[in-house]
Amino acid sequence: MEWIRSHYCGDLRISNVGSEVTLAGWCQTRRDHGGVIFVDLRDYTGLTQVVFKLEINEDAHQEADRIRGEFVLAVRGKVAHRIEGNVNPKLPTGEIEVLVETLEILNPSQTPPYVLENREGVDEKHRLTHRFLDLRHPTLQNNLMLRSKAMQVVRNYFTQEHRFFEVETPILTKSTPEGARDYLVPSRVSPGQFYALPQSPQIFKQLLMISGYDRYLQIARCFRDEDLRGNRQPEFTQIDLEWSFTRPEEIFGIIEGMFAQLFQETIGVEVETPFPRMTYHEAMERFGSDAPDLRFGLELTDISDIAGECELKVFSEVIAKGGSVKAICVPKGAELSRKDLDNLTDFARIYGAKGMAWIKRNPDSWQSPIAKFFTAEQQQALEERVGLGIGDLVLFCADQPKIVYDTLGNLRKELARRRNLIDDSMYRFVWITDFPLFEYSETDKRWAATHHPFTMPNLEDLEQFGESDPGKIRSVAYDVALNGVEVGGGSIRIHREDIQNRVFHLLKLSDEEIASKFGFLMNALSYGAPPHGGIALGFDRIMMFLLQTDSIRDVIAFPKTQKASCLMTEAPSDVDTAQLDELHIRVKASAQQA
RNA sequence: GGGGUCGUAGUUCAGUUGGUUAGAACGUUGGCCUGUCACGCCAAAGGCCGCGGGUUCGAGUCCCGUCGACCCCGCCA
Repeated sequence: MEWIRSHYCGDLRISNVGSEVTLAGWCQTRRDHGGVIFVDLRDYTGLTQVVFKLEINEDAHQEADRIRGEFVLAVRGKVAHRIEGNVNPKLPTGEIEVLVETLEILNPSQTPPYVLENREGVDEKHRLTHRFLDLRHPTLQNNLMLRSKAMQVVRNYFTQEHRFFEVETPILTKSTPEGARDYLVPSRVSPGQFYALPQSPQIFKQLLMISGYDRYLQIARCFRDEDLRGNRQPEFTQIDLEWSFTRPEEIFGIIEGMFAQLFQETIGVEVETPFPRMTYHEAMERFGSDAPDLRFGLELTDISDIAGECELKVFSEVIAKGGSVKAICVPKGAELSRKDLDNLTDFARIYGAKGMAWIKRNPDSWQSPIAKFFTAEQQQALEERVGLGIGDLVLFCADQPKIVYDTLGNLRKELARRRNLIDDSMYRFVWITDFPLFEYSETDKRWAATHHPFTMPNLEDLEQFGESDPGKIRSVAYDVALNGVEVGGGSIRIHREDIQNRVFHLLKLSDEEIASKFGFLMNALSYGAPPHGGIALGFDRIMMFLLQTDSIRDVIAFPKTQKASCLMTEAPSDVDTAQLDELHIRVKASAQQA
């Protein structure tokens, strides 16, 4: 049979009735009525019902008896109007069908391990093992096609409208200290030495600025060997950007334009620009998070001064130790049961809170285990501070600031979810600015870069606090958050060798380490580096928003499991001893599998 | 590294206080059926109860360990 395809399975309409067509695709279902057999033929564009009738072609009808689910078929026949009463209004092609004159079974198929249409109800490990089958499902096909479209919009926006160059940077590169754990690749020709896969193309894009490329774009694959989450994969994609001679305001404007265009052209959503701006300090104080969700209220209120004077020891002692006490007022929250409150307390404990005090404001009094520790004046002050009205509830967290922010920041989101305060149709972007340059790492007992070590410090802060109080130095770094999720982050970079040196020293890098790890960068900075800065946007997370899914695995063609393995290819896997020998590697006995 | 949910037919699940031959639905296979589109009717096949150990006269069920999937904490500049 000559089977050059004339149409896709989603193409045919009433206007095609009478024409001779050739379709190819997969058998979605077969309905055998003896003298007539119906097959729903599927490709990525849709379904067409094709009909095998004894009186039209006996051979085709007989051959159709062999067809099973997922067989690959080519059919030729005439498009016919379905008779009155047989129209299927659920299908775009439901008014027509193809009366098959010729059938060729191009390839049979094993019985699928599960009914492909039922993917939602099937354990994800089965779908990941047979990812090539799961990818046949319209949901995933739609997701990946929108991803393709989004990539095209992004590329077009930056290269055509804003004079960016797309440059590819190495995948085999150098391990650097700071940041996430690296994926390592052993070198065959340099025994005992390793490449690292890039956590981001950070240094390369800075070098491109130094080389005069002015504006750089890459839709870049990045690799981080850290534990996975619902929105984190070991390899992921960033929209990576860098500008020469720029300031944050210019970057913000161009990025806002990208989001507006992207949301418009993919899902038809109008994004309001410019995005609001908020300092890191304000975000933490008001929302307990550096990626606040602005779709609802429930803001945090500091009551440390009142708590410090009250008789409740868990409050006053925390204050005495330099901690803080903050509260969330939940309008109409007094309706929550004791069980609800216990439940929220358990939730708070996840983030390190030792407990959770609460007050219900009844019409005439406080209902609260802690009421008696507050004087009438303190009660009055507290009500005014948090805006406590009749029927409302206040929840408290008292601890070191980090735990208070973390607990109440997450509690705030949880309360909003439980009380249905979130409008799913809203897209609230926000820029967070003035991040601290350093964070103290309790595990490593030293200061570490909040963003990365090439971030430009606020120079006044650097002079004022410098070595004496590094935690107080702000940086020219910014994140962009959407509905409570960080979707991107960047900074103005250090373009002067002396400042870069000083920051490295604050990070307790020795001169030797600086020379061996970053010698090439320091050298490049000394050859006329322009002021520059940039940002990287999490493309997978943006796709999750466009597709309204909570799983990053829904926006990546071949994702890995939480243990970073691929159930389909069974990577990672053992390799031959010969391969290891070439790489000068011996696996420790303790790592050998039984 | 830690907390949680789960693991029984190909799939999704049920399985009583530990007790004879482990069930259902969907799917699959065979037969019938000329207008279905969740086709229908008849019949059948299909089980290492994740794996290993223990308790017990007896374990899908109880205990210990282990493996795997998912969610979360830590981690992720």
